[in-house]
Amino acid sequence: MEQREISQAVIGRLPRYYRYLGELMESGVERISSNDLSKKMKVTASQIRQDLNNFGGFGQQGYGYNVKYLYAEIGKILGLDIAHNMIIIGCGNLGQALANYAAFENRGFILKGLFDIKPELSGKLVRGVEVRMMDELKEYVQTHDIEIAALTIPKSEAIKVADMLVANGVKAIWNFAHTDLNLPEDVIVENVHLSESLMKLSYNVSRYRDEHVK
Amino acid sequence: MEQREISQAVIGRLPRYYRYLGELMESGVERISSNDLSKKMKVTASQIRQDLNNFGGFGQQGYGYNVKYLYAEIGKILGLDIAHNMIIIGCGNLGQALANYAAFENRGFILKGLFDIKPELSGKLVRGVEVRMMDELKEYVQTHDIEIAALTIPKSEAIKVADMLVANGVKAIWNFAHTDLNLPEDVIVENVHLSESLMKLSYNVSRYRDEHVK
DNA sequence: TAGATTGTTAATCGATTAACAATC
DNA sequence: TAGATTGTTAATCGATTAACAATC
Repeated sequence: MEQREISQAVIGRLPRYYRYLGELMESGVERISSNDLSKKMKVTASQIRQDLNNFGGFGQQGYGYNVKYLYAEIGKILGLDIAHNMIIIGCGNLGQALANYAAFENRGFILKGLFDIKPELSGKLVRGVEVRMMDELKEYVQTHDIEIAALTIPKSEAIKVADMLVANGVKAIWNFAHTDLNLPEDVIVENVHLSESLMKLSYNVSRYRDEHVK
Repeated sequence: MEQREISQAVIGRLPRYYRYLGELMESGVERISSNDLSKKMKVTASQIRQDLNNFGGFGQQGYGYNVKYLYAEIGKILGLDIAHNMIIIGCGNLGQALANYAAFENRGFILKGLFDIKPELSGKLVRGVEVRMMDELKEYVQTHDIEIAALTIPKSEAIKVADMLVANGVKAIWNFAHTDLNLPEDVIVENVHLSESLMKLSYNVSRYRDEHVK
């Protein structure tokens, strides 16, 4: 549409704004200026205003932003006001950790199914959802309008499972496997590469250590 | 030192280079040009060369890069060749998932301790490491030369635990709690905010859905 | 009305890409 | 030597910050 493309740098900051606004709301704060928020969040006020104005004018000159309103609006921008059917593939510790993440339902993510290969997990309930076996996955996805699949399985499995999911209608993959997925352009992939995160940390402590030894 | 500051954008790409080079090594590839690597990784050859040349010249004109050598060098840059003592605070599913991540030891991260508040977990072994109670944490950190602490505990606890850890010598926090930690400048914090990751995904699927409905 | 603070344009800064001379 | 490909400088692009007129 007319809406120009918004950079992923901006999108990446929205959840953090959302979190801070949620906390302000809980503390009963009614309004906040970009300047006050910038101090709390350690970003520039300019950036906050620029980011928000990608989506519309949510503030008022001389007043600032209404916390409750802005929180709700950012929620809408992020799509948290609509239901997203989700499944988790892989019920190891990581898969179960995601399943147990309570805030999911509040934010429109509806856990519809859990899948694993291990027969001993079959029928087990995690957060009220029964674990199914992988051979049921294809048919399940075809018939249950699943939008998002979280992949918490080894990389050796991840690529072919992702291909199958996408071929059967899944629109987005939350990928925890240590590999890249080469999927069609219109499929959304959000990678969480924990090992890469730890290596970044490792780089930074190691550099720091170097500097202080010398 | 003389070394100018390297941007976090560059650091953030190193682990991915490392991963691809590791895979090439496993497939027995001996050398690769920035151009061939760029095609595999879907980045520009220019970026690869620029990134690497922040740290030195690892290639050879007319030849390219020796895979094994470059892999090792990036490993050193990332600090994967030195031991990092690590503990995990919080032995829920997420903490246990991290503990079980096998590649840790290969890459210099040595899991020294696991901590939780739940008495029923006391003494439990996870990957051969015994779960200790939180009241032992402070003394343990003081006496075991712990460099990195992974925080997989609720945000209500995370802030004060992080402060305590840092006050007792921990240099880096791998933070999985849904909050920012305001720690001294010289402490390295690497955040993994899963809920924010999922919201980014949510934004992208929602936008896509919009575009295709209209 | 005066003061505050937004929305938005312009200036700056940094990161990415392109180009090419150096050299294996 | 000729061809290939790096290392590095220069050009471009995009993102961040600063500034300020508009307006509540």
